[in-house]
Amino acid sequence: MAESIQLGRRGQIKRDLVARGSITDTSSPKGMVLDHAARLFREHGYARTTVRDLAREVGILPGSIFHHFQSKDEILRMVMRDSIILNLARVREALADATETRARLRALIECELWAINGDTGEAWTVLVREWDSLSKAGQSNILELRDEYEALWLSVLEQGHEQGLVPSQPFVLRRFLIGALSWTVNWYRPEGDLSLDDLTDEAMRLATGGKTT
Amino acid sequence: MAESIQLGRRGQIKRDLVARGSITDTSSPKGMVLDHAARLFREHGYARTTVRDLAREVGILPGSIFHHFQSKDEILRMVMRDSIILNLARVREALADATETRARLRALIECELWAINGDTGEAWTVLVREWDSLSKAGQSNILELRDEYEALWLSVLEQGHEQGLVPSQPFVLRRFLIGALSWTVNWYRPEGDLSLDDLTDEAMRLATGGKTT
Amino acid sequence: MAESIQLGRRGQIKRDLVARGSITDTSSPKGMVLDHAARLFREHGYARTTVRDLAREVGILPGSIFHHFQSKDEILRMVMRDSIILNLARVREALADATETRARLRALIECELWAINGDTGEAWTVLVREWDSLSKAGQSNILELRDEYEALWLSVLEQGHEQGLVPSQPFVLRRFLIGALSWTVNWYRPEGDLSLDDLTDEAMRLATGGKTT
Amino acid sequence: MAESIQLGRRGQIKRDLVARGSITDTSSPKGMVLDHAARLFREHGYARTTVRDLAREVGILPGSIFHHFQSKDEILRMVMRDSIILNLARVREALADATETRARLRALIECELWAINGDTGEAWTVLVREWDSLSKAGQSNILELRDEYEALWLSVLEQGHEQGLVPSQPFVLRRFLIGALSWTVNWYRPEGDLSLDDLTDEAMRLATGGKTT
DNA sequence: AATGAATGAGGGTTCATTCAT
DNA sequence: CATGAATGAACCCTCATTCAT
Repeated sequence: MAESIQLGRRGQIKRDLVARGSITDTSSPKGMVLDHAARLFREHGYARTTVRDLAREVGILPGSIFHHFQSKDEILRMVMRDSIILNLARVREALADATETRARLRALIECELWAINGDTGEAWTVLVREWDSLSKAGQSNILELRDEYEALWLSVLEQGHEQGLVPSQPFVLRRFLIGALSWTVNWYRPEGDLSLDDLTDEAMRLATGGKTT
Repeated sequence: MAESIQLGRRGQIKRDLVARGSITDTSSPKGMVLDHAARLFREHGYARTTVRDLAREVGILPGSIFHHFQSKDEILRMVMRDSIILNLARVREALADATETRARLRALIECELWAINGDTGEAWTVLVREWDSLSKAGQSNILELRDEYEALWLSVLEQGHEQGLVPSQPFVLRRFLIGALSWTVNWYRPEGDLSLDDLTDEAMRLATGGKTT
Repeated sequence: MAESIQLGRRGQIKRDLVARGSITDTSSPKGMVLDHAARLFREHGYARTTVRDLAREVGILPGSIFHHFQSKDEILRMVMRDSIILNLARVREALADATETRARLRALIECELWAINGDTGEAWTVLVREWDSLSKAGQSNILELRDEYEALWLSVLEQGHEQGLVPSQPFVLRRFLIGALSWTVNWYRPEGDLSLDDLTDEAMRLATGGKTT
Repeated sequence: MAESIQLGRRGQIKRDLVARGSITDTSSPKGMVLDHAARLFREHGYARTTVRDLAREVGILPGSIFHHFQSKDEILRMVMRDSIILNLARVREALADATETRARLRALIECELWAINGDTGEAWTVLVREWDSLSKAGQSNILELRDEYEALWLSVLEQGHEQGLVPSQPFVLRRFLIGALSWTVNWYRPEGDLSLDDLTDEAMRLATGGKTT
């Protein structure tokens, strides 16, 4: 399909986004901690993941964590921040290649599904599920980036609504989609029958009400 | 509307379900604990809610909690169990009144939205969000009830799919809906512009792809 | 000497001041902790005294300390508060018996020396030395009591200054005396040649410039 | 006044005492560390001052501190040692100019008050307050210098006692004075109404009992 | 049934110190 | 000499749970 964006390219972007000490820079100690933290937070939740667990996983001592981060909360914040920055970059690139509303919507869904179910350094789930675990100070820090990301979604959904592509109210639909897509982490397995591309098709059907044009 | 189910009746059902010591029996100490636990778990999460917090809320001492429950985990399990039993009863009654597939689907959505956003003793959110917090032993205990409930959903969705009412694959759609509906707890406010009935309409549109017949 | 106040009576007062859970109520767990804390803080300083040390001394586990106190800081605050309350009571009783300015001044000195060098539960030294260790919140809490106590001193010193008994300026003299008396904890040993009564005489000579009338 | 010693000269002495790496040699890294350490120890106490704090203040990294000092304890010891050496030198010079007992006593008091309340590199307060923080090994190291300094005091006080200038017992008086003078750091402010010279007068009155001859 | 003191394992975090670079 | 990552022991404190009363 012409409008489809190859999943491979989603992954490739990362290499251009390797900032020193970011979650994708697994050569630096900081990046290592973030990478493991994202996985542990996703698997066991923030509260049940101890700093000791995290240190053991990284292969350092608990105290050494605090050489790189001031607190456990800061780790959560940085996991979230890096996750959203990474996804924003992917979304922007994908939207740059897509002009039709339908293609733009698909790009957004695809990127979000990749961010949720991708194989490495993907911490979107943490961003969604552990929001309440983040301190008030940390939340305001991340909120700007979230707003930026949500604005992209809303503009595409509103365009789609006007064009008759999307039957639901954009505001409500986006919220339904946040829940529907983020929940996939709990049941979707990339190694199963359903490919990520198939899953994106299904989500498109949900958003468009089965419209093919 | 014939297919519509009065929200008032949703609430009324509860009185018939008051089992001694269940979450809806706020006259017994056990029920009080469960009722407050459900609220606290929903608001702050299971891990961040301490037995001390719970006891203070109920108005007893922490030690006394353990006269009624063997462990904090058991409280979570009972909150979940009561929640699902309560909702199962509601769903069964609602389905008994509805014969058309469309009405049956609406009943399911409405009950689940009520379970999530209802005003008292509604612990569905806990059931969904804190599943991983539950011990393995506790999970298997609840799983039978969940399977029973999910079977109801799947049978209605499959019927709808065959009749052309529901475009998506039932299996995937149900999972999308679990996420979409449970996420409403994070943004939907019953006191706002959107009534629970409106919200149900929107969710129906999502499930049926905007089909009116 | 008629004006002299028997040291024995200083000690006796305590029995009347045994408030539940205060530093002098060594039958209650709270009082036990305060009693040992006062000694440890005096001997090793607040910062170098660990909660573990304190618990071991009392004979309970570290965690149990926090069943009675919210924080280490609160322990310090209560040690200071009880110490000042105890000494205030002693001073008031002693002043009630003394009418002459000279006798009143001697009573103040004697009480403070006893508070500093007494045998049990005397935490005056902690109050003086660890003031900076106390949190800002804790300080304001104690300050009222300190002001009350210092007002007593100042009124007696001013009276003495007007009567020609005390050559120094009351304001400065009181500060010199705070330092001079509190420092005795570092060198004075009651079991040595100098009795507490003798020490009081010497301090009186310091304050009055050796005047005998 | 002939017996008076100009405060200006107190400060001037320092320049002659700048030994390489001593507390007064602020050009060397070692001296810088000692200078900042003295201030921090005085302001926040030894235990609450971290090596990190100290390094940040000096403008180097924590690890670099240990190129100049073997341990935090050694820093404390050197601060104390330099402080006492500096004051010993001042006292010796001042005593060389004073022959009368009264003038000699005033010189001792003035030097000690300057050491306590002076503006830079004055660590006398640390010497007095943090004695217990010093390791046993460190204490014995400093003790010789202290003894030397105390011997000067005692000889002057004994002379004064024999001559009727000082009413109190020299041994006890010196201890009262240590406390009274060192405590000034907690209340005396050079920028206030009371000059250091006035304060010295008041302390003289305390020591001599208000005798003018 | 309820109390409240105690438990003990474990929580996040600090900090003096070391050492390869 | 300086760096900065790492150490590891110890810190204060939390919390689910127990149990004599």
